[in-house]
Order: sequence, then C-alpha cells, then structure tokens
Amino acid sequence: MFDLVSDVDFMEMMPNTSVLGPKETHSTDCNGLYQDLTSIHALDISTARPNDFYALSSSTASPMSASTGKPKRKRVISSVQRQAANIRERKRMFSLNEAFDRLRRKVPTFAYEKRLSRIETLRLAIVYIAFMTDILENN
DNA sequence: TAGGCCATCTGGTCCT
DNA sequence: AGGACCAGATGGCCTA
Repeated sequence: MFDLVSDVDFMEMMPNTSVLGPKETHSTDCNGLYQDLTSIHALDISTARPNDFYALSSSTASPMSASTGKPKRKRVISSVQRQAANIRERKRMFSLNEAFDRLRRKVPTFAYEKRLSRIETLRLAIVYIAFMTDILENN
C-alpha cells in the first residue's frame, strides 16, 4: 500500500486533514541536512546593533490592505530588525524541520529507502493514519 | 541538464 | 510595536 505515496493525489483524498501539531520539537538527524544546529541555537538577536536604520522601499508595497481595505502603513524596519527577523525565521524553520523528522520516524518505511522528503512524509502519514483508522474501525 | 528538494531571505498579514 | 506565521523568490545541491 505504501507504494501509493507517490501516485495518489492525497489532497483530493483528504482535503481537510491536518497532519502536524502546532508546536513540537525534538532533536534532529537527517544526514547532515541541518548540520549547523548549534550555530542556529547560538544565534543571538541581542547582539544586533541599533542605529543602522533604513526605510524599506515604499515603492514595492501595494497601497491598500487586502483584508481590511484600509490604506497600508509601511512598516519601517531597521537592518538590525531585519537580521533579527531572519534569525527568528531560521529558528522557526528549524523547529518545523524537527517536527518533520519526528513524523518521519513514526511512519513506516523500508530501511533501504532514501530519506522521505517533507511532502512524501506528509502524504505517507495521511495514508498511514487512514490505514490504522480503518483497521480500528473494522475490528 | 532538467527537475525536485531544501535553506534562506524578504515583505505582508495576523496576533498579542 | 514587535513577534509569529506565511508565501514567493532565489540559489545551491543532488539525482536520473
């Protein structure tokens, strides 16, 4: 059945399935893909220097908010704040990848198979949950 | 070499 | 005001 993972359109099959919980973290492995973990955790936003201000371009923003219809006010952000935001984003993506790793270890795969990609992990998890649910309901 | 996957940066929006 | 979340863009790496 797990051959299905790459063949089936799972979004059609279970359009509303939510696979991952909101905030899960754990350690990682992943063949060195996220190798520089210590440096990520060591990143310190507080080392950013103030005074380094620049206004982000006002030319690229659309003038109105899509959701509220009110005119947008451009958020001025310093290069220090931008750097800090980049660091937070890297940490956020890191914890997301940790969650993927954790999920990867929960879904059944053959030992010789190469590491599942994120999309493959999600699809296989959906199939696996459906499979287990089916077993439970029919016994 | 094309396509898939991923990390990172970035700006917009939502939320506290 | 600022952090969290999200999606688009970009570039690097790997494999068929």
